[in-house]
Amino acid sequence: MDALSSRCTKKDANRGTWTAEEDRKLAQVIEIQGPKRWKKVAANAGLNRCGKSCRLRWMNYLRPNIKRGNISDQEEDLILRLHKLLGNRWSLIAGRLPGRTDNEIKNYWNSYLSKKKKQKQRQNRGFIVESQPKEAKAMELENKSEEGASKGEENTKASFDDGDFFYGSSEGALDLQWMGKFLELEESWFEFLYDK
DNA sequence: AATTTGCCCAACCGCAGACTC
DNA sequence: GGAGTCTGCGGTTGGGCAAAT
Repeated sequence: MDALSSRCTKKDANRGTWTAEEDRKLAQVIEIQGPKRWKKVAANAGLNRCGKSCRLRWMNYLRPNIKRGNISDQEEDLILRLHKLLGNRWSLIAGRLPGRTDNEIKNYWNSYLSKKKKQKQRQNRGFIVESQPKEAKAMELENKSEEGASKGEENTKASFDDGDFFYGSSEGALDLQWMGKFLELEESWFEFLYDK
């Protein structure tokens, strides 16, 4: 495939933050021709933007029913659980949170994670000094497994297929009780996730 | 008051798969 | 069937702002 095909090749195309006027023009054209053929949308709106940029603006900002503002506790809980199950598959997670965009959830997760990491590092520093080496090692392992799930693990698609959820449990397959609970839940979760 | 630091979030980039001709 | 184009996704970047120094 042509490596440039997805890049915005328009030499003098506008970049950066969208103006209210650009938003208005874009919304007008989409109202007429719908949210597709983004190159055409950009051209018809008379916007000096590439189609990709128009699509992103629509999906993350102009689309109807976009919910803005703070993530509620309930939503946060759902994000955590879905992320544990799915890894960094933001669009899938967003699909289960009405009005939220993948970009928003990704951003939220990244800031949430950085906070959490710092917290853990601080905890670890204190903990490692005081604790037995064995306990410190266990803590280190736990951090590593969490990094795997959060970092996008090189191949994000594999994270779910390979059973990231399982890796998340430091006790692994031996924890039969836990596994039983998981299996009980798994079916209903998958119905919940994929039954759109 | 000025500067630095850290955080948030909108937007961009590159890739892969789907679609069209 | 294959080349070119479009779309959608996840990762990353950078500007703006507020808090800290």
